[in-house]
Amino acid sequence: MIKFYNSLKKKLEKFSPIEEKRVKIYSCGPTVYDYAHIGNFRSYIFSDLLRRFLKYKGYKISHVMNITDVDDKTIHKAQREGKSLQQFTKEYTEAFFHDLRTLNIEEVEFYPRATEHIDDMVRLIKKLERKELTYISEGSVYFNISRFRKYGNLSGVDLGGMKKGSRVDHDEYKKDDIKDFVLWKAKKQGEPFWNTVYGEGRPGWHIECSAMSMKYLGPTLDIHTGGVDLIFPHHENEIAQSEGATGKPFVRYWLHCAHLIVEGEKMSKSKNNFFTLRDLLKKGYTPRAIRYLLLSVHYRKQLNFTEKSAKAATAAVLKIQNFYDTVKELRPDNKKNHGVQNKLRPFLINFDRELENDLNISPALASLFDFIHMTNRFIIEQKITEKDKGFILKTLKRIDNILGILQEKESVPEEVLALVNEREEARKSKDFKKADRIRDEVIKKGFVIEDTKEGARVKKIE
RNA sequence: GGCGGUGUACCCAAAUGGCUAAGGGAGCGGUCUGCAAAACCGCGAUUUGCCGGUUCGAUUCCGGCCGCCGCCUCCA
Repeated sequence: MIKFYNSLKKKLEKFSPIEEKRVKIYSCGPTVYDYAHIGNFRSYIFSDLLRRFLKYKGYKISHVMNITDVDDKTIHKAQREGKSLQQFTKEYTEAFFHDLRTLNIEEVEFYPRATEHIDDMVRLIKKLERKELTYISEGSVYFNISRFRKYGNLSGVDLGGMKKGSRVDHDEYKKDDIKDFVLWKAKKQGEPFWNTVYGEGRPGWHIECSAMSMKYLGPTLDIHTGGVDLIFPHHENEIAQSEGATGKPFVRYWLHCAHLIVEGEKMSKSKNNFFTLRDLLKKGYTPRAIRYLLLSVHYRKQLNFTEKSAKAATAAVLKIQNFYDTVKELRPDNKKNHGVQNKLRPFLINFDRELENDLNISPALASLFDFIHMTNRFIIEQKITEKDKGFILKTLKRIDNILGILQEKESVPEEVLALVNEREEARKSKDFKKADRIRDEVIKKGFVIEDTKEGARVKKIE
Protein backbone atom coordinates (compact mmCIF):
# COMPACT_ATOMS: atom_id res chain seq x y z
CA MET A 1 0.00 0.00 0.00
CA ILE A 2 1.45 3.31 -1.07
CA LYS A 3 1.15 6.15 1.41
CA PHE A 4 2.01 9.80 0.95
CA TYR A 5 2.01 12.70 3.34
CA ASN A 6 -0.65 15.04 2.03
CA SER A 7 0.08 18.65 2.94
CA LEU A 8 -3.58 19.46 2.50
CA LYS A 9 -4.67 17.05 5.23
CA LYS A 10 -1.38 17.23 7.11
CA LYS A 11 -1.23 13.49 7.46
CA LEU A 12 -0.17 10.28 5.79
CA GLU A 13 -2.79 8.99 3.39
CA LYS A 14 -3.23 5.87 1.33
CA PHE A 15 -2.55 6.70 -2.28
CA SER A 16 -4.97 5.73 -4.99
CA PRO A 17 -5.17 7.66 -8.24
CA ILE A 18 -8.40 8.63 -10.00
CA GLU A 19 -7.71 6.25 -12.84
CA GLU A 20 -6.63 2.85 -11.73
CA LYS A 21 -3.49 2.61 -13.83
CA ARG A 22 -2.54 6.22 -14.48
CA VAL A 23 -1.20 8.96 -12.23
CA LYS A 24 -1.48 12.61 -13.15
CA ILE A 25 1.28 14.72 -11.66
CA TYR A 26 1.99 18.41 -11.86
CA SER A 27 5.28 19.84 -10.64
CA CYS A 28 6.07 23.50 -10.36
CA GLY A 29 9.04 24.03 -12.63
CA PRO A 30 11.65 26.72 -13.07
CA THR A 31 11.44 30.39 -13.83
CA VAL A 32 14.04 30.60 -16.52
CA TYR A 33 15.85 33.82 -15.58
CA ASP A 34 19.07 32.17 -14.36
CA TYR A 35 20.71 28.78 -13.93
CA ALA A 36 18.78 26.62 -11.51
CA HIS A 37 20.50 26.11 -8.16
CA ILE A 38 20.87 22.89 -6.17
CA GLY A 39 17.88 23.78 -4.05
CA ASN A 40 15.79 23.78 -7.19
CA PHE A 41 17.29 20.48 -8.19
CA ARG A 42 16.46 18.92 -4.89
CA SER A 43 12.87 19.60 -5.68
CA TYR A 44 13.14 18.23 -9.22
CA ILE A 45 14.96 15.14 -8.04
CA PHE A 46 12.22 14.61 -5.51
CA SER A 47 9.56 14.65 -8.22
CA ASP A 48 11.82 12.41 -10.30
CA LEU A 49 11.99 9.90 -7.47
CA LEU A 50 8.23 10.08 -7.14
CA ARG A 51 7.54 9.40 -10.82
CA ARG A 52 10.19 6.69 -11.10
CA PHE A 53 8.77 4.95 -8.07
CA LEU A 54 5.20 5.12 -9.35
CA LYS A 55 6.35 3.77 -12.71
CA TYR A 56 8.13 0.96 -10.94
CA LYS A 57 4.86 0.20 -9.19
CA GLY A 58 3.25 -0.24 -12.57
CA TYR A 59 1.52 3.09 -13.11
CA LYS A 60 1.49 5.01 -16.33
CA ILE A 61 2.48 8.59 -15.67
CA SER A 62 1.21 11.86 -17.10
CA HIS A 63 3.52 14.42 -15.66
CA VAL A 64 3.56 18.14 -16.36
CA MET A 65 6.30 20.57 -15.42
CA ASN A 66 5.78 24.18 -16.35
CA ILE A 67 8.44 26.54 -17.63
CA THR A 68 7.78 30.08 -16.46
CA ASP A 69 9.17 32.21 -19.25
CA VAL A 70 7.40 35.47 -18.48
CA ASP A 71 7.36 37.23 -15.12
CA ASP A 72 9.03 40.21 -13.44
CA LYS A 73 12.41 38.53 -13.13
CA THR A 74 12.65 37.28 -16.68
CA ILE A 75 11.46 40.58 -18.08
CA HIS A 76 13.81 42.73 -16.04
CA LYS A 77 16.86 40.61 -16.56
CA ALA A 78 16.27 40.32 -20.28
CA GLN A 79 15.97 44.10 -20.43
CA ARG A 80 19.18 44.59 -18.52
CA GLU A 81 20.98 42.29 -20.90
CA GLY A 82 19.41 43.98 -23.88
CA LYS A 83 17.86 40.78 -25.17
CA SER A 84 14.36 39.94 -26.25
CA LEU A 85 12.43 38.01 -23.63
CA GLN A 86 12.21 35.08 -26.00
CA GLN A 87 15.92 34.95 -26.74
CA PHE A 88 16.78 35.41 -23.08
CA THR A 89 14.50 32.69 -21.72
CA LYS A 90 15.44 30.28 -24.48
CA GLU A 91 19.03 30.23 -23.27
CA TYR A 92 18.10 29.41 -19.69
CA THR A 93 15.46 26.93 -20.71
CA GLU A 94 18.06 25.04 -22.68
CA ALA A 95 20.47 25.23 -19.76
CA PHE A 96 17.75 23.84 -17.54
CA PHE A 97 17.15 20.82 -19.75
CA HIS A 98 20.85 20.28 -20.02
CA ASP A 99 21.15 20.19 -16.23
CA LEU A 100 18.25 17.76 -15.96
CA ARG A 101 20.05 15.37 -18.27
CA THR A 102 23.27 15.77 -16.31
CA LEU A 103 21.48 14.75 -13.15
CA ASN A 104 19.77 11.86 -14.92
CA ILE A 105 16.35 13.30 -14.19
CA GLU A 106 13.80 11.64 -16.43
CA GLU A 107 12.07 13.72 -19.00
CA VAL A 108 8.42 14.25 -18.08
CA GLU A 109 5.60 14.08 -20.58
CA PHE A 110 4.84 17.80 -20.88
CA TYR A 111 6.92 20.94 -20.44
CA PRO A 112 4.44 23.71 -21.25
CA ARG A 113 5.74 27.27 -21.54
CA ALA A 114 3.69 30.08 -20.06
CA THR A 115 4.08 32.26 -23.14
CA GLU A 116 2.59 29.53 -25.30
CA HIS A 117 -0.56 29.33 -23.19
CA ILE A 118 -1.71 32.91 -22.91
CA ASP A 119 -5.04 32.04 -24.53
CA ASP A 120 -5.67 29.25 -22.05
CA MET A 121 -4.97 31.59 -19.18
CA VAL A 122 -7.26 34.28 -20.53
CA ARG A 123 -10.03 31.72 -20.99
CA LEU A 124 -9.59 30.64 -17.39
CA ILE A 125 -9.72 34.22 -16.16
CA LYS A 126 -12.87 34.73 -18.20
CA LYS A 127 -14.41 31.74 -16.48
CA LEU A 128 -13.56 33.17 -13.09
CA GLU A 129 -15.00 36.48 -14.15
CA ARG A 130 -18.29 34.85 -15.09
CA LYS A 131 -18.42 33.36 -11.61
CA GLU A 132 -17.87 36.83 -10.18
CA LEU A 133 -14.62 35.90 -8.51
CA THR A 134 -12.67 38.74 -10.08
CA TYR A 135 -12.61 42.50 -10.38
CA ILE A 136 -10.77 44.91 -12.58
CA SER A 137 -8.73 47.77 -11.24
CA GLU A 138 -6.73 50.13 -13.43
CA GLY A 139 -6.73 47.64 -16.27
CA SER A 140 -5.52 44.69 -14.22
CA VAL A 141 -7.66 41.73 -13.23
CA TYR A 142 -7.62 40.51 -9.63
CA PHE A 143 -8.93 37.47 -7.86
CA ASN A 144 -11.32 38.41 -5.10
CA ILE A 145 -10.38 36.19 -2.20
CA SER A 146 -13.34 37.16 -0.08
CA ARG A 147 -15.52 35.35 -2.63
CA PHE A 148 -13.66 32.05 -2.23
CA ARG A 149 -14.47 30.48 1.12
CA LYS A 150 -11.91 27.72 1.11
CA TYR A 151 -9.00 30.14 0.79
CA GLY A 152 -6.28 29.24 3.26
CA ASN A 153 -7.09 25.55 3.68
CA LEU A 154 -3.75 24.37 2.38
CA SER A 155 -1.42 26.84 4.05
CA GLY A 156 -3.40 27.45 7.19
CA VAL A 157 -2.81 31.17 6.87
CA ASP A 158 -5.11 33.25 8.93
CA LEU A 159 -6.29 35.97 6.62
CA GLY A 160 -7.32 38.20 9.48
CA GLY A 161 -3.85 38.00 10.90
CA MET A 162 -2.09 39.35 7.86
CA LYS A 163 -1.03 42.90 8.34
CA LYS A 164 -2.36 45.14 5.70
CA GLY A 165 0.26 46.64 3.51
CA SER A 166 3.16 45.65 5.72
CA ARG A 167 5.11 43.37 3.45
CA VAL A 168 3.21 43.77 0.31
CA ASP A 169 4.23 45.74 -2.64
CA HIS A 170 1.15 47.91 -2.82
CA ASP A 171 2.21 50.83 -4.87
CA GLU A 172 2.65 48.96 -8.12
CA TYR A 173 -0.89 47.73 -8.54
CA LYS A 174 -4.14 48.76 -6.95
CA LYS A 175 -5.94 45.97 -5.20
CA ASP A 176 -9.13 46.16 -3.11
CA ASP A 177 -7.55 43.97 -0.50
CA ILE A 178 -3.87 43.14 -0.12
CA LYS A 179 -4.67 39.46 0.03
CA ASP A 180 -6.12 39.50 -3.45
CA PHE A 181 -3.74 38.52 -6.17
CA VAL A 182 -3.36 39.52 -9.74
CA LEU A 183 -4.55 37.31 -12.59
CA TRP A 184 -3.77 39.67 -15.41
CA LYS A 185 -1.40 42.62 -15.31
CA ALA A 186 -2.08 45.69 -17.41
CA LYS A 187 0.72 46.63 -19.77
CA LYS A 188 3.54 48.70 -18.41
CA GLN A 189 5.80 50.83 -20.55
CA GLY A 190 8.57 48.85 -22.18
CA GLU A 191 7.36 45.44 -21.07
CA PRO A 192 6.28 42.61 -23.33
CA PHE A 193 2.53 42.31 -23.68
CA TRP A 194 -0.22 40.29 -25.29
CA ASN A 195 -3.32 41.77 -26.75
CA THR A 196 -6.38 40.09 -25.25
CA VAL A 197 -9.96 40.75 -24.23
CA TYR A 198 -8.48 42.38 -21.15
CA GLY A 199 -6.47 44.73 -23.27
CA GLU A 200 -2.73 44.76 -23.58
CA GLY A 201 -0.91 43.11 -20.72
CA ARG A 202 0.58 39.92 -19.40
CA PRO A 203 -0.47 37.11 -17.08
CA GLY A 204 0.08 37.07 -13.35
CA TRP A 205 2.32 34.33 -12.12
CA HIS A 206 -0.15 31.95 -10.49
CA ILE A 207 -2.58 31.59 -13.35
CA GLU A 208 -0.23 29.64 -15.61
CA CYS A 209 -0.10 26.65 -13.30
CA SER A 210 -3.86 26.42 -13.06
CA ALA A 211 -4.38 26.88 -16.78
CA MET A 212 -1.66 24.53 -17.95
CA SER A 213 -2.22 21.77 -15.42
CA MET A 214 -5.91 21.61 -16.26
CA LYS A 215 -5.24 21.77 -19.97
CA TYR A 216 -2.96 18.74 -19.93
CA LEU A 217 -4.34 16.78 -17.00
CA GLY A 218 -7.97 17.80 -16.57
CA PRO A 219 -9.71 19.58 -13.69
CA THR A 220 -8.45 17.22 -10.99
CA LEU A 221 -4.86 16.04 -10.64
CA ASP A 222 -3.66 13.20 -8.50
CA ILE A 223 -0.44 14.74 -7.25
CA HIS A 224 0.93 18.25 -7.20
CA THR A 225 4.52 18.77 -6.08
CA GLY A 226 6.63 21.79 -5.26
CA GLY A 227 8.86 23.32 -2.63
CA VAL A 228 7.41 24.25 0.74
CA ASP A 229 7.89 27.91 -0.02
CA LEU A 230 5.23 27.65 -2.68
CA ILE A 231 2.48 26.56 -0.31
CA PHE A 232 1.66 30.17 0.35
CA PRO A 233 0.67 32.02 -1.65
CA HIS A 234 1.32 30.21 -4.92
CA HIS A 235 -0.42 26.90 -4.31
CA GLU A 236 -3.17 28.49 -2.30
CA ASN A 237 -3.83 30.73 -5.27
CA GLU A 238 -3.71 27.83 -7.70
CA ILE A 239 -6.45 26.14 -5.70
CA ALA A 240 -8.53 29.30 -5.67
CA GLN A 241 -8.19 29.79 -9.41
CA SER A 242 -8.76 26.19 -10.38
CA GLU A 243 -11.54 25.27 -8.02
CA GLY A 244 -13.10 28.67 -8.42
CA ALA A 245 -13.40 27.97 -12.12
CA THR A 246 -14.39 24.31 -12.14
CA GLY A 247 -16.04 23.76 -8.78
CA LYS A 248 -14.13 20.49 -8.62
CA PRO A 249 -11.27 19.49 -6.32
CA PHE A 250 -8.04 20.61 -7.97
CA VAL A 251 -5.47 18.32 -6.37
CA ARG A 252 -5.93 15.12 -4.41
CA TYR A 253 -2.44 14.85 -2.94
CA TRP A 254 -0.18 17.83 -2.31
CA LEU A 255 3.44 16.77 -1.79
CA HIS A 256 5.87 19.43 -0.65
CA CYS A 257 9.59 19.14 -0.54
CA ALA A 258 11.61 20.75 2.25
CA HIS A 259 14.39 23.18 1.52
CA LEU A 260 18.05 22.63 1.18
CA ILE A 261 20.58 24.57 3.20
CA VAL A 262 24.33 24.77 2.69
CA GLU A 263 26.74 24.15 5.57
CA GLY A 264 23.89 24.81 7.97
CA GLU A 265 22.84 28.09 6.44
CA LYS A 266 20.21 29.20 4.05
CA MET A 267 21.56 29.56 0.56
CA SER A 268 21.93 33.13 -0.49
CA LYS A 269 23.99 34.98 -2.98
CA SER A 270 25.35 37.35 -0.36
CA LYS A 271 26.67 34.49 1.78
CA ASN A 272 28.53 33.06 -1.16
CA ASN A 273 26.96 29.67 -0.61
CA PHE A 274 24.67 29.79 -3.56
CA PHE A 275 25.47 26.95 -5.94
CA THR A 276 24.29 26.06 -9.37
CA LEU A 277 24.92 22.59 -10.74
CA ARG A 278 27.73 24.03 -12.82
CA ASP A 279 29.39 25.43 -9.71
CA LEU A 280 29.39 22.03 -8.05
CA LEU A 281 30.73 20.23 -11.09
CA LYS A 282 33.52 22.77 -11.21
CA LYS A 283 34.31 21.94 -7.59
CA GLY A 284 34.84 18.35 -8.69
CA TYR A 285 31.67 16.63 -7.54
CA THR A 286 30.28 14.09 -9.96
CA PRO A 287 26.72 14.42 -11.22
CA ARG A 288 25.82 11.08 -9.74
CA ALA A 289 27.16 11.99 -6.32
CA ILE A 290 25.11 15.16 -6.38
CA ARG A 291 22.07 13.20 -7.47
CA TYR A 292 22.61 10.64 -4.74
CA LEU A 293 23.04 13.28 -2.08
CA LEU A 294 19.89 15.14 -3.09
CA LEU A 295 18.04 11.85 -3.25
CA SER A 296 19.29 10.26 -0.06
CA VAL A 297 17.59 12.52 2.45
CA HIS A 298 13.85 12.17 2.87
CA TYR A 299 12.06 14.84 0.89
CA ARG A 300 10.20 16.36 3.82
CA LYS A 301 13.37 16.81 5.80
CA GLN A 302 15.59 19.79 5.40
CA LEU A 303 18.77 18.74 3.62
CA ASN A 304 22.08 20.14 4.72
CA PHE A 305 24.42 20.19 1.76
CA THR A 306 27.96 20.13 3.07
CA GLU A 307 31.42 19.29 1.87
CA LYS A 308 31.35 16.24 4.13
CA SER A 309 27.98 14.99 2.96
CA ALA A 310 29.03 15.39 -0.66
CA LYS A 311 32.10 13.27 -0.01
CA ALA A 312 30.01 10.65 1.75
CA ALA A 313 27.65 10.58 -1.21
CA THR A 314 30.56 10.15 -3.59
CA ALA A 315 31.79 7.17 -1.59
CA ALA A 316 28.34 5.62 -1.41
CA VAL A 317 27.84 5.90 -5.16
CA LEU A 318 31.23 4.38 -5.77
CA LYS A 319 30.40 1.49 -3.49
CA ILE A 320 27.22 0.72 -5.40
CA GLN A 321 28.94 1.13 -8.75
CA ASN A 322 31.87 -1.09 -7.75
CA PHE A 323 29.42 -3.73 -6.71
CA TYR A 324 27.57 -3.53 -10.01
CA ASP A 325 30.80 -3.81 -12.00
CA THR A 326 31.98 -6.72 -9.91
CA VAL A 327 28.79 -8.69 -10.40
CA LYS A 328 28.72 -7.97 -14.10
CA GLU A 329 32.23 -9.30 -14.55
CA LEU A 330 31.57 -12.38 -12.47
CA ARG A 331 32.23 -15.69 -14.24
CA PRO A 332 30.67 -18.09 -11.75
CA ASP A 333 31.79 -21.70 -12.07
CA ASN A 334 29.70 -22.80 -9.10
CA LYS A 335 26.78 -25.03 -10.10
CA LYS A 336 25.44 -25.85 -6.67
CA ASN A 337 22.39 -23.97 -5.49
CA HIS A 338 23.02 -22.35 -2.10
CA GLY A 339 19.64 -20.65 -1.96
CA VAL A 340 21.24 -17.33 -2.80
CA GLN A 341 18.16 -15.86 -4.39
CA ASN A 342 15.89 -16.76 -1.51
CA LYS A 343 18.30 -15.12 0.88
CA LEU A 344 18.58 -11.95 -1.20
CA ARG A 345 14.96 -11.50 -2.16
CA PRO A 346 13.83 -10.02 1.19
CA PHE A 347 16.05 -6.99 0.67
CA LEU A 348 14.30 -6.07 -2.53
CA ILE A 349 10.91 -6.55 -0.91
CA ASN A 350 12.03 -4.34 1.91
CA PHE A 351 13.36 -1.67 -0.42
CA ASP A 352 9.99 -1.55 -2.07
CA ARG A 353 8.02 -1.51 1.15
CA GLU A 354 10.01 1.36 2.58
CA LEU A 355 9.48 3.52 -0.48
CA GLU A 356 5.77 2.79 -0.32
CA ASN A 357 5.86 4.56 3.00
CA ASP A 358 5.98 8.15 1.78
CA LEU A 359 9.18 7.52 -0.20
CA ASN A 360 11.12 6.71 2.93
CA ILE A 361 14.45 6.53 1.17
CA SER A 362 16.86 6.01 4.09
CA PRO A 363 15.75 2.54 5.11
CA ALA A 364 15.29 1.68 1.44
CA LEU A 365 18.94 2.50 0.82
CA ALA A 366 19.93 0.62 3.95
CA SER A 367 18.21 -2.36 2.41
CA LEU A 368 20.21 -1.93 -0.78
CA PHE A 369 23.45 -1.84 1.19
CA ASP A 370 22.47 -4.98 3.08
CA PHE A 371 21.80 -6.62 -0.26
CA ILE A 372 25.23 -5.59 -1.54
CA HIS A 373 26.89 -6.72 1.62
CA MET A 374 25.36 -10.15 1.64
CA THR A 375 26.01 -10.66 -2.06
CA ASN A 376 29.66 -9.72 -1.66
CA ARG A 377 29.95 -12.44 0.92
CA PHE A 378 28.37 -14.95 -1.40
CA ILE A 379 30.85 -13.93 -4.05
CA ILE A 380 33.80 -14.51 -1.74
CA GLU A 381 32.37 -17.83 -0.67
CA GLN A 382 31.83 -18.71 -4.35
CA LYS A 383 28.20 -19.56 -3.82
CA ILE A 384 26.90 -17.68 -6.83
CA THR A 385 25.57 -19.56 -9.85
CA GLU A 386 25.08 -18.18 -13.33
CA LYS A 387 21.36 -17.94 -12.58
CA ASP A 388 22.02 -16.10 -9.31
CA LYS A 389 24.15 -13.61 -11.18
CA GLY A 390 21.26 -12.91 -13.52
CA PHE A 391 18.94 -12.44 -10.58
CA ILE A 392 21.32 -10.07 -8.81
CA LEU A 393 21.80 -7.95 -11.91
CA LYS A 394 18.09 -7.83 -12.56
CA THR A 395 17.41 -6.77 -8.99
CA LEU A 396 20.04 -4.10 -9.11
CA LYS A 397 18.69 -2.72 -12.35
CA ARG A 398 15.18 -2.58 -10.93
CA ILE A 399 16.43 -0.63 -7.96
CA ASP A 400 18.46 1.65 -10.17
CA ASN A 401 15.43 2.38 -12.31
CA ILE A 402 14.35 4.33 -9.25
CA LEU A 403 17.69 5.65 -8.02
CA GLY A 404 19.24 6.41 -11.39
CA ILE A 405 22.84 6.37 -10.27
CA LEU A 406 24.48 3.40 -12.00
CA GLN A 407 26.55 3.86 -15.09
CA GLU A 408 27.74 1.45 -17.69
CA LYS A 409 31.50 1.32 -17.80
CA GLU A 410 33.13 3.58 -20.29
CA SER A 411 35.30 1.86 -22.81
CA VAL A 412 39.01 2.06 -22.14
CA PRO A 413 41.19 3.54 -24.88
CA GLU A 414 43.65 1.25 -26.70
CA GLU A 415 46.72 3.05 -25.41
CA VAL A 416 45.61 2.55 -21.81
CA LEU A 417 44.87 -1.11 -22.42
CA ALA A 418 48.34 -1.48 -23.92
CA LEU A 419 49.85 0.01 -20.78
CA VAL A 420 47.82 -2.28 -18.58
CA ASN A 421 49.06 -5.30 -20.53
CA GLU A 422 52.60 -4.05 -20.28
CA ARG A 423 52.18 -3.74 -16.54
CA GLU A 424 50.82 -7.26 -16.30
CA GLU A 425 53.98 -8.50 -18.05
CA ALA A 426 56.13 -6.53 -15.65
CA ARG A 427 54.24 -7.97 -12.69
CA LYS A 428 54.68 -11.48 -13.98
CA SER A 429 58.41 -10.96 -14.17
CA LYS A 430 58.30 -9.38 -10.68
CA ASP A 431 59.47 -6.05 -11.96
CA PHE A 432 57.26 -4.15 -9.52
CA LYS A 433 59.08 -0.88 -9.94
CA LYS A 434 58.14 -0.85 -13.56
CA ALA A 435 54.62 -2.04 -12.76
CA ASP A 436 54.08 0.80 -10.32
CA ARG A 437 55.51 3.30 -12.74
CA ILE A 438 53.06 2.18 -15.40
CA ARG A 439 50.21 2.30 -12.91
CA ASP A 440 51.04 5.93 -12.15
CA GLU A 441 51.06 6.65 -15.82
CA VAL A 442 47.65 5.07 -16.23
CA ILE A 443 46.30 7.13 -13.33
CA LYS A 444 47.59 10.25 -15.04
CA LYS A 445 45.55 9.27 -18.03
CA GLY A 446 42.50 9.13 -15.82
CA PHE A 447 42.16 5.41 -15.16
CA VAL A 448 42.57 3.31 -12.08
CA ILE A 449 43.79 -0.28 -12.01
CA GLU A 450 42.49 -2.86 -9.59
CA ASP A 451 44.23 -6.22 -9.54
CA THR A 452 41.86 -9.11 -9.10
CA LYS A 453 42.24 -12.86 -9.31
CA GLU A 454 40.83 -12.71 -12.80
CA GLY A 455 43.39 -10.10 -13.82
CA ALA A 456 43.64 -6.35 -13.87
CA ARG A 457 40.46 -4.34 -13.96
CA VAL A 458 40.61 -0.85 -15.43
CA LYS A 459 38.17 1.90 -14.60
CA LYS A 460 37.81 5.50 -15.56
CA ILE A 461 38.31 7.89 -12.67
CA GLU A 462 35.38 10.27 -12.40
C1' G B 1 4.12 38.26 16.13
C1' G B 2 1.33 34.05 13.14
C1' C B 3 2.02 29.09 10.99
C1' G B 4 5.19 24.79 10.39
C1' G B 5 9.46 21.65 10.97
C1' U B 6 13.48 19.74 13.74
C1' G B 7 17.21 18.25 17.82
C1' U B 8 19.53 10.26 17.67
C1' A B 9 27.42 8.49 17.80
C1' C B 10 32.81 12.64 14.69
C1' C B 11 29.36 13.81 10.12
C1' C B 12 24.75 12.29 7.39
C1' A B 13 20.50 9.47 8.78
C1' A B 14 16.30 5.40 10.07
C1' A B 15 13.24 3.05 13.65
C1' U B 16 10.29 1.55 17.91
C1' G B 17 5.61 2.01 24.19
C1' G B 18 9.58 -3.26 26.14
C1' C B 19 13.64 -8.08 22.29
C1' U B 20 21.28 -6.34 20.09
C1' A B 21 18.56 1.99 18.75
C1' A B 22 19.10 0.35 10.98
C1' G B 23 22.19 2.01 7.05
C1' G B 24 26.03 5.28 4.76
C1' G B 25 30.53 8.22 5.42
C1' A B 26 34.92 9.15 8.27
C1' G B 27 38.23 6.61 11.89
C1' C B 28 40.84 2.41 14.17
C1' G B 29 42.51 -2.89 14.12
C1' G B 30 42.74 -7.33 11.03
C1' U B 31 42.27 -10.69 6.33
C1' C B 32 43.52 -10.65 1.17
C1' U B 33 47.45 -8.23 -2.07
C1' G B 34 54.50 -7.74 -4.41
C1' C B 35 52.40 -2.90 -2.88
C1' A B 36 47.82 -0.74 -3.58
C1' A B 37 42.63 -0.69 -4.81
C1' A B 38 38.16 -3.27 -4.24
C1' A B 39 35.99 -6.69 -1.03
C1' C B 40 35.58 -9.23 3.65
C1' C B 41 35.97 -9.62 9.27
C1' G B 42 36.07 -6.89 13.95
C1' C B 43 35.48 -2.16 16.99
C1' G B 44 31.99 2.72 18.33
C1' A B 45 25.43 5.77 21.22
C1' U B 46 24.79 1.95 29.06
C1' U B 47 21.92 5.90 25.15
C1' U B 48 18.18 9.37 21.51
C1' G B 49 18.73 18.51 23.51
C1' C B 50 17.16 19.62 28.97
C1' C B 51 13.45 19.16 32.99
C1' G B 52 9.04 17.03 34.66
C1' G B 53 4.48 13.84 33.93
C1' U B 54 1.67 9.30 32.27
C1' U B 55 3.20 4.00 32.41
C1' C B 56 5.34 -2.10 35.26
C1' G B 57 8.42 0.12 31.25
C1' A B 58 9.55 6.18 26.91
C1' U B 59 14.15 7.71 22.69
C1' U B 60 8.96 6.86 21.10
C1' C B 61 2.92 9.59 24.37
C1' C B 62 1.82 14.46 27.22
C1' G B 63 3.51 19.37 29.34
C1' G B 64 7.29 23.01 29.94
C1' C B 65 12.08 24.94 28.68
C1' C B 66 16.35 25.55 25.48
C1' G B 67 18.70 25.31 20.56
C1' C B 68 18.50 25.20 15.24
C1' C B 69 15.75 25.88 10.62
C1' G B 70 11.84 27.33 7.29
C1' C B 71 7.34 30.02 5.44
C1' C B 72 4.47 34.49 6.15
C1' U B 73 8.53 38.99 0.28
C1' C B 74 6.41 36.33 -7.77
C1' C B 75 12.45 32.12 -3.23
C1' A B 76 12.03 24.98 -5.12
